[in-house]
Amino acid sequence: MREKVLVAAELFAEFGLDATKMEDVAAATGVPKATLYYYFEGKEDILAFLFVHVLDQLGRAVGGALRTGGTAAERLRAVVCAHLGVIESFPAASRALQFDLGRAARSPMIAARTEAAFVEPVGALLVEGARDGSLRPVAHPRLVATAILGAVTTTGLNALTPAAKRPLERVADDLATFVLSGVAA
Amino acid sequence: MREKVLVAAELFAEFGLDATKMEDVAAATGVPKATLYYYFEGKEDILAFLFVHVLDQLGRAVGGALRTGGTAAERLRAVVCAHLGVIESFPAASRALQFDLGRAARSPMIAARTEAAFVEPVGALLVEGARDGSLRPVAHPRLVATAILGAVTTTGLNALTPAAKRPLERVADDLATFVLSGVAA
DNA sequence: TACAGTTTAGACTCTCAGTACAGGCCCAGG
DNA sequence: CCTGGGCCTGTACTGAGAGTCTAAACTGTA
Repeated sequence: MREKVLVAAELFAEFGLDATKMEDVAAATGVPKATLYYYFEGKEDILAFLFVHVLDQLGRAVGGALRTGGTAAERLRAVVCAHLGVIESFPAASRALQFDLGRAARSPMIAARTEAAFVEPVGALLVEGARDGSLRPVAHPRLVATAILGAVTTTGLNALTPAAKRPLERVADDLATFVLSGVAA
Repeated sequence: MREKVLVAAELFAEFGLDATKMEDVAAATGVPKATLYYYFEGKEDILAFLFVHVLDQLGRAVGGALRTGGTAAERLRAVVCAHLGVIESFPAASRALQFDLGRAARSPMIAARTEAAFVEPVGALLVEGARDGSLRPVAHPRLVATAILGAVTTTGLNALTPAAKRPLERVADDLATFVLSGVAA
C-alpha cells in the first residue's frame, strides 16, 4: 500500500493537494477510493504520509553524512550533497513538500520531524565545527541550520522546476561552496 | 477596497487558502461576498493580489538597499536587512505567502515578479561584487541569489512562527553574517 | 425625475470530500 | 466442504462550500 501511494506524490507535486481529487489519487494509484479511506484518514493524511517518508529519507541521509570522517566542515559539505541527493531521489514528493510547505509547517508532527532530521543534527554539527576549528562559531546554531535548510531546499527545488531543469550535480558545487563559506572559520 | 482586503491576509496566514471560506473573508473584511466576486475573480485572485502587494514591497525595499552607497558587500547586507524588514512589516501576508508558496510558485506572474524583485537584482549585485572585489566570484549568480532568498525567507518566517517568536533584529545579524560570509571575497 | 454604474441579498448549481453500508474475497478452524 | 470473521471495494449518499445569477437598492450626475 505504501509503495502504491507514493505515486500520488506526482499528482500533489504537479497540482497541489487541493487541486488533486481523491478520485485522481485512486485512478493514479489503482487503489479504489473506498480503500484509500480505509487506510488513511483523508487526503491530508496521505500527504502527511508522503512527507514523513521524505523526511525519514532526509534524516537517514543527513545521519549518514554526519558519520563520514573528517572535519565538521567536510561533513557539512557531505550533508548538503546528501540533502540534494534526497531531493533528486524523490523529486515528486520533495516538490509536493514544497508545494504544501505551509500545510506541512502547521503540522506539529511534521515540524518536529524536520527539526529532528535536519535542524537539530546540523545545528550540533555547527557547534562541533566551532570546537574543532573548521567552522566559525555562530551565536545561534539552529538559526543558521534553518538558513542552510532554506538555502538548500529552495535552490534544489528551483533547479527541479520544469522551467529551469538543470542537473543537481552542477547546483551542488556552487551551493555547497556558498553554504560552507557562510560558516567557514 | 485594496486596504480592506489586506485584512484577509491574516486569515490566509493562519489557516491557508483552502481552509479559509469566502464567507470568512467577507466577515473579516466587512465586504459582502457578492462584492468580493464583483472585484476579484475568486479566492485565488485575492491571494494573488496580496502576494503581488508583498512582492512589490520587497522589490522596492531591495531597490532601496541597492541604492545605498558602499561596496557590493555592504549593500548585500542592506538587502538582507531590508528583506527581513518587509517580512516584519507585513507578517501576515508574508506568512500567507509561505503557506501557499507552492501555489504562488505555479503562477507565472508571481514567479516572474519574484525574479524581478529579488533574484535578478541580487544576482546582478553578486556580479558587481566580484568586479569591485568585495565579493568572491560565483559561477551562477542567480542560483546563489536564489539560495540567499531561501535562506532569508525560511529563517525570517521561522522566527515569526508563534512557537519561536523572536525579534527579527536578533535574527538579522546572524543571518546577514552567514549570507555575507557565504559570498565574501 | 431619469439614467448609469456600483453594490448587495439571497437563492441557486455543482463539484467533491468524506461516510455508510452491503456485499465480495480470502483464509483458518471445524 | 462448510462457515465465520476479518479485509477490501462498489455504490449511493450527505454536507460543505465555491462560484453564479438576478433583481433590487443605492449613489451620483444631469
